[in-house]
Amino acid sequence: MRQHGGGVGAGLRTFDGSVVRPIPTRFARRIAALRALSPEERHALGTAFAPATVVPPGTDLMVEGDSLTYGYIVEEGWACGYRLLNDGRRQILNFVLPGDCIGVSAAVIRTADHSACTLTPCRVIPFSAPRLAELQRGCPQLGEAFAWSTRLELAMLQERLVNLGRRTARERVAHLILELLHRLRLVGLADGTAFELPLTQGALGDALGLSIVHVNRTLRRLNNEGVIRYRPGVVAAIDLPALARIAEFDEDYLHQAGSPPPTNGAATG
Amino acid sequence: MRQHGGGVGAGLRTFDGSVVRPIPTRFARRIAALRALSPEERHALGTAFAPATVVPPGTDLMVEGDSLTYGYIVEEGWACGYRLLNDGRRQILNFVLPGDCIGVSAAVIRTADHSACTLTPCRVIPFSAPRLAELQRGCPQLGEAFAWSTRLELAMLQERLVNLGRRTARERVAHLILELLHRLRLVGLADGTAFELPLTQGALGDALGLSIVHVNRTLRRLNNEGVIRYRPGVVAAIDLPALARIAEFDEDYLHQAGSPPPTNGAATG
DNA sequence: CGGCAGCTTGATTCAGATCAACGAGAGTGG
DNA sequence: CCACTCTCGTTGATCTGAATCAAGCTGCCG
Repeated sequence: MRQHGGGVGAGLRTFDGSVVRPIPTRFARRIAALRALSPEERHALGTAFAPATVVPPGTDLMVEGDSLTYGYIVEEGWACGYRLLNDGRRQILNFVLPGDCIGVSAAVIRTADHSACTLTPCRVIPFSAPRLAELQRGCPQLGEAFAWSTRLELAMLQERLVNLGRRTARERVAHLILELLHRLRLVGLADGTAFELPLTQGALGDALGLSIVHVNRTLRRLNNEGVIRYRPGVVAAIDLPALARIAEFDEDYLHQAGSPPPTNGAATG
Repeated sequence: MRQHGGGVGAGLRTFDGSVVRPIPTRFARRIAALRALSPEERHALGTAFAPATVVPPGTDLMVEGDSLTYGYIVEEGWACGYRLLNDGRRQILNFVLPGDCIGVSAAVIRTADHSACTLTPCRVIPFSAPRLAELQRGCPQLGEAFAWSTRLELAMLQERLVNLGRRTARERVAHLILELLHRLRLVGLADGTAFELPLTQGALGDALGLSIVHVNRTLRRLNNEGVIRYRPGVVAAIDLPALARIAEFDEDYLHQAGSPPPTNGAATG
């Protein structure tokens, strides 16, 4: 881990494979929502995790090119995946919200194809990538759950590609706000239409392919139009239908494109 | 299937599950390169395919929102995945080259989250999505191969996101040319630095998030600079190092980020 | 032959970048 | 306690990469 800003480096403990830990809650809920796991499977899954740690903002959890031996579940806080160009231009690829993972791909590929860093203080749970890969091999349910979640990631990336390729700044901003609102709702971090947005305008710009200045003006404009209420740190989607219209937002892609695939059971607590 | 341009609609035959067909060659080679399959697995895989068909350019093989019951392997010709906005703006998400698939996600999700259409006449091999999903369940090797190829797709999408978000027109065009060159090489459709590019400038624009006019001018500029030689239908990467420098192109992401994951064997013919 | 799709080029416009400056708050050190 | 610095947000002025508008060209197909 490497830190960008100031802050104390919180050294992560390594795994102790012999210890079985309970499956992290948010993450468990997500997996369970996809596939019912047997008690043995849950137990096996538990062996892949290390104890949770808190890391300060601006910490790189994964660096492009590094070999991938472990990943993280983010239980609390925001992080993001990004790529850097030689001259410093940055593209944020995805925002990692509580319950999301960093480095799941480690189960499949050997080297990180992008970096990831925390944007706020984060409580993360490191997991062993080889262990997880092994588990997937032994437990088809788990493998399917991961295939599913990878597919979801793909759907989000596609949506973002459309955003950057063919939408105006105003549309992009509206779309991002709706994406975040819906994703936060799914994990119970937004109830109404307002939510905490712990992102600098610089980060927003790097996600949306816009300059800081233009992000600022676009937010202001949406503010003035009365469709959102933005203050640094907080947004509210005042006029949800208007926002959805502007962004042509269809939340289906976040709900995993229809019903879950055929399986044997429902979610477990 | 729905066609955009003129042309004769080639009705696809439906599957006859009882017939075992040989695994399509390009596709087989790709899968084999990832995982060694046993004879039984190859046999099982063969039952998922329908006979090859040729479809004219401009044919929709998949439409956003449609339920996904089958997908296609493209054995010959170019196709693309795309999304359309209400006002007609189009974003091409990916180019589908010989050996690539359309609708693999059908094994995981129920409804297409994007459309796909042929750009040239294509020889395609329809496959049954449920059948393939079933096979994956029974054959972990196959499941892993697909997980792997999904990951590859994800890596390409990420690269494109960086392209659209943070690169200039010139850089984008250079990058696309290199991506296509390398991908075509991998399937033996480009040897030196030149290759057939059966894409209209409109299609290029829709992939790169640029207008037709600007694509034209950018190609011309790269031409004049002597880094490429472009004629409608054909490109040559004259100055490969210069192109790579312009695009900050790193071919690793296409070679599947390092060595293949641990497995039991090498490729089979 | 006409019509169409794609390519090309010039002229003009505009969305968004860049440059520049300032203010507010947070942390740091004396 | 204050001065200093840093990051972030905000706003104005200016510039520019790329879009749009417009027109003519080519080759192909019916």
